[in-house]
Amino acid sequence: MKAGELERCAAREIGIGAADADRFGGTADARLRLPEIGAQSTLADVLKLLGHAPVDVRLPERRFANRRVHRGHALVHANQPLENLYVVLSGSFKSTLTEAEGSQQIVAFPMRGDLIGLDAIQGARYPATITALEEANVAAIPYAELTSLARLCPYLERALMTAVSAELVRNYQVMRAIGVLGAEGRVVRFLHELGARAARFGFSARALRLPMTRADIASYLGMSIETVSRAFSSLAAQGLIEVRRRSIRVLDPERLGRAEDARSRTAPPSRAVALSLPASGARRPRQPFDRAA
Amino acid sequence: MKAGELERCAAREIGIGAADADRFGGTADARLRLPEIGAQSTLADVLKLLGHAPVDVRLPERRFANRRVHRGHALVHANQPLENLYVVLSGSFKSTLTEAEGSQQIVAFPMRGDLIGLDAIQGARYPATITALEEANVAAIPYAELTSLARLCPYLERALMTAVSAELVRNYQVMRAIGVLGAEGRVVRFLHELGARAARFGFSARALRLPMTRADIASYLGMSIETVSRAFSSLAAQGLIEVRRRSIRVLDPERLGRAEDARSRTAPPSRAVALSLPASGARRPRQPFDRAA
DNA sequence: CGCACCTTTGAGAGTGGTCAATTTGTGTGG
DNA sequence: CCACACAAATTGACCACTCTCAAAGGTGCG
Repeated sequence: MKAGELERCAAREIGIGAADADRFGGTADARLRLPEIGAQSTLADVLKLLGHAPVDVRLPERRFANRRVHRGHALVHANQPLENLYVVLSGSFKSTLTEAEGSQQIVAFPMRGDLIGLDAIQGARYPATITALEEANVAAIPYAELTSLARLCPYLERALMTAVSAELVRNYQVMRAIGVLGAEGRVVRFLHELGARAARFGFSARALRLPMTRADIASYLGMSIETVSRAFSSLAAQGLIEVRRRSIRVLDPERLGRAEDARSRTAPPSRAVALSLPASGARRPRQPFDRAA
Repeated sequence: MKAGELERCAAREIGIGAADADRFGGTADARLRLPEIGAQSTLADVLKLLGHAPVDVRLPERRFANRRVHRGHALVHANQPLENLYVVLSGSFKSTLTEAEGSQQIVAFPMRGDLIGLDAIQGARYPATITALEEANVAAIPYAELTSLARLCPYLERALMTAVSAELVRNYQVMRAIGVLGAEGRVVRFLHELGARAARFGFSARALRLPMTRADIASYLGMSIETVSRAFSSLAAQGLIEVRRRSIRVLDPERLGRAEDARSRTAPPSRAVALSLPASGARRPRQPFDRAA
């Protein structure tokens, strides 16, 4: 592949339907085809985006205002009072946590189908600044109406809880990544996460477009820009991926997945031994076996 | 203070009201005094624990079964289907995430007033194993009845959302800690977290009892046991804390707080410069200033 | 077309991990 | 009741991964 080709291709991939079918997976089935982005979104649109099957039942005809956010602009600022929850219709964001002393950390990359603002419910203020990484569109759900909406439409309530729950689990994964994995492992896991999210909307998990800079990735994964770059280079040298700036092509998903836990901080001597043991805490005779009931 | 005294004192601190007033803060006011632990908990008990003011309005007379969990026993196992959410009445737990390859990571320490099982809603299975670190009691809220309960009592719904939101924010803090802070900073932040949680129920944030082992802390903070121990020793040598096995006494909260960001991985040359700048992303002429509206 | 920013790559230094030994406290059994 | 055994915790020495510093391509936008 010639230099720049993959790059240009990915850059084209801002629109939804214009993707090269070969590269970005087959076109999504009807369930995944999302509505046009206009001035408003219906309740059905929102539910569809959140991943809850657009049941055929009659939904209340509530409409939500859409809002466009330009690259580099903030959707919400940290410490700003909670007004709306937002559902990402298109584009992607970064969620930056800024500590009093100035240290910053990116804690999430909200993308299409993600809910923004759940972390603001406690405290009634957005804890993080949410900035658009590219042109993006969101639907605004007024928080004040949330409870009445949930009462009106049980699906919405369920969708909300599921979204938070999913976010919790995703954060666990990140914590694990940063906690126990080495540099390459973290990057691999990051790619895996991106792939999974792309696949959710019918895109290929093997041709990834990174809307964020290396600095953003570094912050998210708790490492330095240089180390992120080196990890990419190393994985590419192993023939696992192909890196073209903001576009990653996964060449060998199989081996890539195994590469994730390969290097835990400093290479573990032989994982086999550890695996043969009852995995910590279960082999103490003093404490009876765990039993749930 | 003689050796062992602080230790014994803390060990005594399993019961709720028996705390030495001088050491563990004044007795809590009525709002924080929690009900006895019997066979069942009322809705009011649960709401109180979750931190929502026990409004005087008449609450539905729903009662929840309590369950006792012995030290080392699991409340729920990973991958087990979601049945109940649990509110911790007393004691503390560790939430362990186990990956397919055997690597483990502790992602949370549910304690009194915390909600367990929110992460299981998505997927309908508990993603982590929850083990009691000491004798503990929980109230079980059947998940199947959750929506009907929420409809019955709006306060519960609000409490649930707040609880998840708080957990999200707490996880952000942990991610930041593991991501940008050095070993000592992580431990300091951990102590700060424990202190804040103790203070929530009227206990002193300066005399901390650690229900978890060093290994648990290490896993939670993404470091090795030895480094945790070294961090404690170092902080003690600086006169910031006093360490007596599972009991920590904070001697200088002021300086301790400042010690948190002191060492970011490798000491930052001079944070002042970074602070004077508009904090990343705002100083590129190409992109207009962020404005929320 | 040139200035920024992003990205990559190299060299040296430091934090923190691994291995290992010692101390201390807890629980069990003599 | 005391001794033994085991787990938890502490401390030291060595080394590797990753951070910092530094500089050179590469892109895209003004």
